[in-house]
Amino acid sequence: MTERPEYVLDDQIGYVLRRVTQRHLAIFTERLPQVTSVQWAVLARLSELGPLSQNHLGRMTAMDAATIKGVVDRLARQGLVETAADPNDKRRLTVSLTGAGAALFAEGVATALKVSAETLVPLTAPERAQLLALLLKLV
Amino acid sequence: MTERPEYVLDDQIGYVLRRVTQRHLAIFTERLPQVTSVQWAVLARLSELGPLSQNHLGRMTAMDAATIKGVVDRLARQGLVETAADPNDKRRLTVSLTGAGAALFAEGVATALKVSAETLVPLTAPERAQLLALLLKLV
DNA sequence: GCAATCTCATGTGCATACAAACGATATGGG
DNA sequence: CCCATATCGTTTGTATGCACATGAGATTGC
Repeated sequence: MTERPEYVLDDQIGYVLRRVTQRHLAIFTERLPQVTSVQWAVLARLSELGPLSQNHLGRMTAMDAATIKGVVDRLARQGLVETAADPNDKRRLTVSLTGAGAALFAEGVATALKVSAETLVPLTAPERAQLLALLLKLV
Repeated sequence: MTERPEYVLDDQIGYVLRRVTQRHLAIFTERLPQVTSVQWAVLARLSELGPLSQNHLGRMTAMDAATIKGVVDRLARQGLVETAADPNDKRRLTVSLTGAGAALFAEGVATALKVSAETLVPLTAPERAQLLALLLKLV
């Protein structure tokens, strides 16, 4: 007498993650329309760590080699990053922030923090901390 | 004396959501390679609600009109759903599960539930419930 | 010192995602 | 009845995101 398993889509973690991400990205796009959230992550990492090889930058921002290439290309087209050959390793392409990229990041930090806050606004402060802690266990 | 705001990318909700989603999708793809997680959501909704117009189906699965069209096209190409003109409203395209689609959903439900469980495996049972509850407040 | 192996960047193909514009069709108000 | 408005499906353009393949270059083991 096996019960047929009930599948409630709205309670599946994957579906919920997708919808929460959609809401977050809508907030991000409205508040920081100059760059995408992925591009912003790249600017943040370069600002934090300085110049990195393209693949390393991808690993530090959770993107595979194909994805980070496109993101860097689009950031370079906007003049926010620049690339240079690595003299020590001819395979490597070093990516660094331009002045414009550094300036955009500096100006945008407060707004980006507001984006995170606005995403979490339905939660109380302890709930926000708890959510972050739980999500970080799932990475 | 304004403190420069500290921006820790790894603690931003958007970045964490993206990484958790990546891990979840990797698990999904490994366990249910026949369809994508988005396609699975469509099968689940059609199984739950029966035939729906394409745009309505999109709204019920959190996809805009352009996105749901592509998903339905690819599911139809695999013979998992079929489309038919609505006699009452010539604008509408009714999407329904085929026998193969219904069968795939029925066979896959247990696996899909395992995907959700495996995604949440680093958490205890109360933590899982709490995470879901918190995320649902953010939709 | 050199061959097997690895890494890096690149390219292609496929699958979401969303904005914007479009033509066809419904519908409601006057 | 007719017009303004809304909805539906479609297309195009841009941006992730991953799998897979490839060629150039680095590294390691023996």
